[in-house]
Amino acid sequence: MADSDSEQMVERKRGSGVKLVYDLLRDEILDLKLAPGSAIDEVALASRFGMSRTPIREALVRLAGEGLIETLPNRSTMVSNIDFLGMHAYFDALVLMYRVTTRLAAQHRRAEDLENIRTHQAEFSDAVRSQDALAMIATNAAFHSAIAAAGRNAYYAGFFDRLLGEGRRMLRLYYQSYEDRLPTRFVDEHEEIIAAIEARDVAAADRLGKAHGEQIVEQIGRLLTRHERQDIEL
Amino acid sequence: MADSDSEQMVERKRGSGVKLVYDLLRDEILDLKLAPGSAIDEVALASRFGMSRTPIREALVRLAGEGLIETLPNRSTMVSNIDFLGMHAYFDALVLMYRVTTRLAAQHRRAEDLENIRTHQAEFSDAVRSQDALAMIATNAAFHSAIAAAGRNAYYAGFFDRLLGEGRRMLRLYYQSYEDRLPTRFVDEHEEIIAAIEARDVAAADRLGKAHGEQIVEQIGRLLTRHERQDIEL
DNA sequence: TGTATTTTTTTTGTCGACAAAGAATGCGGA
DNA sequence: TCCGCATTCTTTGTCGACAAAAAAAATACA
Repeated sequence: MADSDSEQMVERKRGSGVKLVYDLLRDEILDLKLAPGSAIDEVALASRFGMSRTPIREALVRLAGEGLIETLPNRSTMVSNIDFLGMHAYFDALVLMYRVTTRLAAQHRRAEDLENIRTHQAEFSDAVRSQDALAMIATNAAFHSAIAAAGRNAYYAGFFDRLLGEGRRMLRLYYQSYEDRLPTRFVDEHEEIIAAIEARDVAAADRLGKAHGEQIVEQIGRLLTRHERQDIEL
Repeated sequence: MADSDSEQMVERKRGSGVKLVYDLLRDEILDLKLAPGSAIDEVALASRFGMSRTPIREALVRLAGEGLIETLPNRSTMVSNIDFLGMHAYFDALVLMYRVTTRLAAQHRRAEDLENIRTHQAEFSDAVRSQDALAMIATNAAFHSAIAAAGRNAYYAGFFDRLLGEGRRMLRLYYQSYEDRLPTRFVDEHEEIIAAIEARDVAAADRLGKAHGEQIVEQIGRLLTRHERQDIEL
């Protein structure tokens, strides 16, 4: 297995390299395939992707802009650590965004939005049924992202996406330690949310979004306190 | 004035170039010195700053990450247009963030935060007195950013900073057409907000933050509708 | 004159190379 | 053996150059 870790050296289209590296690295970071705190080697990546350091660097700058990696001047760049101390702030923002986006979706949704949302819900449901933790996390994020899109506020949607992305790492941590079992309760809650959005019931959407968010926070919070009593590194 | 537009060619420290270009370009964009929609020439910037295209490019990638410039693949990069159609969404998010950050500041502020906030308020007051529109906009943003920092939620603070940055361009547009006169009312409202934060009066902070935001929105909204009747390009 | 096609020009994306800044290593003296 | 200093090594930041893409200009043709 001399070069099992190197990507295929196909001819890429000019300009596609950065996106390729960016997408893959982002996924690997969010799925915890790259451990928080681990170093990132530019030249290794360059040879792995069969390109020069320049496009690699560009992708890294983008990731740094999103806070997924950290760059020490003149010295190593590494995968950002998960900020356990700031977790409370994170969940605070996440719950608020759950509320706001669900509420706005109930106000502004169009027919095609519902279709889109239902598609994602079906994928989420499948992931739950097949006990695929990574898929659950990703499809859940996509489901809520679709709701945010239906709310027609690009600022909220962008912020929410960022939060959901950051959350993927924490959720991964969570499901790892719970043998990847997840309450089907989330599926039901999603259905209720969809119903409220379809009925354009803003108050119900607001309430359900809030409850849904707090429910998740509570679950993770339980894990968190246990971890904190043990050996979480920050 | 052969090279009046080129920067001094002093020896920079290794690694400082990107930040230099990034900061300056960002300011020029937000202060509307670079018109929305205008093209950005990498080689021109390179010669202007006396460096190669590589660090320029890195700065541009960062700006693109913040949405301040847009990059067409293989073709020109330009200063982002102000999204007048999405203005409603923008103000919606802005008001919410005014509320949330002020509210959190009332909850979590420490003694040193108040000092910091008061310093910014003094600078804002000075700017209003001397009718310096650019300074007003910048110091106002800094004031609210300081409040957000006192709220101890990095997610809200980051999002809010981004909104305030984007808003600088709209405000600049606004004050340009109003001969740079600004109601001293804002100064008073700021004082009320500070008092509420100092008293840890969460309810009052929430209410004042909301009112402050809506007040600004209303003022700009008046301008906007007038513009829309005229010749705003989007 | 107007339109389609080729040629030139401009600008971007990528590369390999090199020098600066740390980090790691080796050496000498106590 | 342990510490301070010099040297080597590794990794980053920057550069100049070149090729691909698209736009602009020029040409051919009706």
